Amino acid sequence: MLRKRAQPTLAPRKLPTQARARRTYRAIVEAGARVLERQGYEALTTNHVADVAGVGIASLYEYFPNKHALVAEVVRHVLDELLVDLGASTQLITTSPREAATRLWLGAMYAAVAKRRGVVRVIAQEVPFLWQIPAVDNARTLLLALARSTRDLGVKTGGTAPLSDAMIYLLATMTGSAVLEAVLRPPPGHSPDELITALAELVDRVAGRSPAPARPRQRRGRARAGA
Amino acid sequence: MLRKRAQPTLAPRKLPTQARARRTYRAIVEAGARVLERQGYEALTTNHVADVAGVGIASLYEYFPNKHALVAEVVRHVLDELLVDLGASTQLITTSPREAATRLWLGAMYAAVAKRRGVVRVIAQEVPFLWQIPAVDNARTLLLALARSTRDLGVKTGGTAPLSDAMIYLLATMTGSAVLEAVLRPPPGHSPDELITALAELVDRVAGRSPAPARPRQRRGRARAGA
DNA sequence: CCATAATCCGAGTAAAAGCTCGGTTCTACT
DNA sequence: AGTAGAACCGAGCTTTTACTCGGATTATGG
Repeated sequence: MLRKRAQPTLAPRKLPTQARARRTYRAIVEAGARVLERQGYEALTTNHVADVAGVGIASLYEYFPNKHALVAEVVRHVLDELLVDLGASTQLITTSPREAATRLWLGAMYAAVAKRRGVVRVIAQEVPFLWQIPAVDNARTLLLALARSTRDLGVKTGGTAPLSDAMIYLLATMTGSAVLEAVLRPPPGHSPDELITALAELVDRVAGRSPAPARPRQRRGRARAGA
Repeated sequence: MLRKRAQPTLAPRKLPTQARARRTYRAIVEAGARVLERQGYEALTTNHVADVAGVGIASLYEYFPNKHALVAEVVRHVLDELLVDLGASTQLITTSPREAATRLWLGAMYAAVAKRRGVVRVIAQEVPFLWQIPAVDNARTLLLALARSTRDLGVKTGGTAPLSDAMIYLLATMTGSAVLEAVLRPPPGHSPDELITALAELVDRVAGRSPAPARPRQRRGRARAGA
């Protein structure tokens, strides 16, 4: 009782070097993800994960000093794959016409999250110490930086009005949570596609890139200069 | 292990009728909130809560059939108080000038959440079965309905362009999460006040109520007619 | 004031969870 | 082939946790 707030170390105990060991390591992390996805965080016990991975419990503790470290690694792994998907999309998007960029980007985010619905849901909603996992913070920072750079790029090349930093911050975090929301708790009566499209329009409107509200015709209203 | 996904009942076992019993009940719920706030969800054990409440463990089980029901009740209680605060603000806001309404409302949300920072953080981030608690869903529905009614009111009386339902949904959930974010993980370099102001501007921009972007001078731009 | 019901209680139980111990098996390298 | 060390293993220990039992204490209302 009275368990301290400070978590024990979240870093792996040691990294596998031999091929067999690497397979074991992967098996454990993937088993962790599967357990999260299929039974939720409360069912994620170290014994159970080792069982699902098909390795002995002691092998698990060979690599992870404690349960938290294991979970942190699972989260890192999932997030990593997700960001890789997103990275691939940036390529595609930077080479597409300006008016479509927002919509494409948000669509890519949606797709990346939706592809992993199950794990992502449990991770986002049930992992108690999620925000103490470095990988989570890294991902946030990365996405925010991306938003800023997009803004700056837009200002340089397109003549759109520069958004304040606070506004960029809001847009970045809000779109993130909106996409998550759309995937995890899709509102009845709205298709995902409709939501993402509306979200893109919302973003463009804030950025001053769209014409009068509620008028789906004619893209590319003139950008107005700021201060 | 292999714990089932279905949660045991979340409803209280019975409600107290005598005065002494009501005091006990309250003490338990409040102790639950305090433990959540000060030690986090993982430290919330039934024995510990009973201890903090100053009642016997068996008394706790007199009213709550299991731990989950207790947590659900704590969440309901906190949410209730929060919504009461918000309800009080609606009064104040509907009687204030149009241009200030958005800002005032968001400020009220921020204040209500910030006042309970500690518990809210743990509830939002650590309670594993948060979304299975009816009170949580009720609160969501309520806020969404409020957003819709505000929209409709605005359309009738103000001549602002009607926002699509999808857009309203997005605005409601996004502002909610943005406020939460601002309270729980305030970004370095931005004051809460700055963030809320920016958020209000963002909302007004989406609703088509604001002047040119990035021009902090001159309040009170004329509302432009939509389609 | 007495009987009945409501409320309170804490030691104790059974189950489960995290993690270690002591040792066997496999791999790499000379 | 032989050896050092890396990897693997599962029975079992220790601790903790949710929850019950049987009975004591307090309120109600006739």
